[in-house]
Amino acid sequence: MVKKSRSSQRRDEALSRDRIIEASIAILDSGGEAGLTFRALSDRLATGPGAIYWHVANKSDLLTAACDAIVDRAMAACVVDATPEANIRAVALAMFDAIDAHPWLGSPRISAPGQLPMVRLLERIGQQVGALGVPREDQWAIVGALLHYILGVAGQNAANGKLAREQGFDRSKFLGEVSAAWSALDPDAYPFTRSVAGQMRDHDDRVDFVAGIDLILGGIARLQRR
Amino acid sequence: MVKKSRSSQRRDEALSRDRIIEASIAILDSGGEAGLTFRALSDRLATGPGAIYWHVANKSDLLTAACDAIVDRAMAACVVDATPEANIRAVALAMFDAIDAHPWLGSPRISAPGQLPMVRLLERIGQQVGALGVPREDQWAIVGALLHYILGVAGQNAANGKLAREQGFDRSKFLGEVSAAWSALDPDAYPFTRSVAGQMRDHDDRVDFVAGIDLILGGIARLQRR
DNA sequence: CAAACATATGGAACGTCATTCCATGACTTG
DNA sequence: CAAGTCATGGAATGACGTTCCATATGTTTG
Repeated sequence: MVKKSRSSQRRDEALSRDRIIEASIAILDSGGEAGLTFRALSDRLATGPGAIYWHVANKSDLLTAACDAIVDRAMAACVVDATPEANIRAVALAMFDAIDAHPWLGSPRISAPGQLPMVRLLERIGQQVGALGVPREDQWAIVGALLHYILGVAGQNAANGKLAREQGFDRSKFLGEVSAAWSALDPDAYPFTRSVAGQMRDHDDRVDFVAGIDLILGGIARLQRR
Repeated sequence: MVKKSRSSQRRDEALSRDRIIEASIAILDSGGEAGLTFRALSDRLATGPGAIYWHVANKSDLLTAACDAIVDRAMAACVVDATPEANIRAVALAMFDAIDAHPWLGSPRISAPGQLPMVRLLERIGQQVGALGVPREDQWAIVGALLHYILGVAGQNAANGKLAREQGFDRSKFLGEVSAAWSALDPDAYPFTRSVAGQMRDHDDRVDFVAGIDLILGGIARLQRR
């Protein structure tokens, strides 16, 4: 009991960028993007806001770092030793599962170009598209399409999660609400939306996600046959 | 000069939801999402924050309404009287151009499910996919893929615009910076990213966007041939 | 071993934001 | 013209990101 006569300084377990990012991820998972505040972070880490700023430039930096930590793990955990098509599917699904587990990934942060999270994904997909035998000049557009699609799903998931949280609904109740609202639309102006209202309630996000990836892969295969 | 002895009440040009939304769009266009504050809006409309809340529920409502106004105009301006494929391309391009003109559209607001902006787009694309002769049970997944892709591009554009604004760069200087950063990456870890650094600088967003749409359309055509 | 310096820490303070509250005034209805 | 509703806008509130600073610990130097 000789330590800490005053209050602060050289804590039992030192503050570090990694510990701050871990704590941020935990807060983001439980409270969404809105839940992550420097005050909540201070409390959880038993320190003051000032101390956090020693390790992290600002909130934007913190969010990007949290996204990057998740993307990095997802990419590391996903083995790619099959056909290029299967590998692309595996990488995309790894991202989908990461997004599903951490909906806040869909925040604009992950899309920040030139930043680590995006680049990790770009590289991983780019390598597989290269392995597919796509001509060099077509690779950019194809990788871009895959990337945009994946990030679009991420954004959608984030929006869903945010709205559901705001309204205090769980996922199934939320989907039910949307489905009901769609069913009540004007039949003349919104025939299609009404016709898919049921599928909105019952669909499986993950299955639909792979279907989209396969659609793009099919488009690539079609290009190559010419 | 008989009017307005005091200060307020029944302004020359009455406040209205539409006028508020128009002003919001103007502010968003010039200052991005961060620029839209109730203070800025009050100033522009020569009123106080309280008056705005009489017409608008909160900021989220305001952003959704602004997105919806743009999406509505874009959908209305886009004629669809050609083949379904051409129509899908036209709708997608109309959205691309709207996003390009108003990068803040990429904000999570537009993705809010069940809300008007999304539904308008869903309906428009869904009708064309139906006209394409896609079996009813496949329509949902295909429309979802197109939607996710388009919204992914929107999010990317928003992220680009935001980052460029934060750093005070214009678009070309910004792309140059990213391209340079990518060229400086470790050749062993990031071969693909390095190889496309040049294309990153010189590419045409709009051309790449249609290429992605065509890829998905190709995937659909491939499905149907079976 | 003692200064001197860089490294961390955390509480207090600042300015800005979305939002709420309320006193007030102007139209509308009877 | 009185009563009631619709609008208005300024002031107050509380939370947030961020900055500042007094302070304490390690580490290097003489």
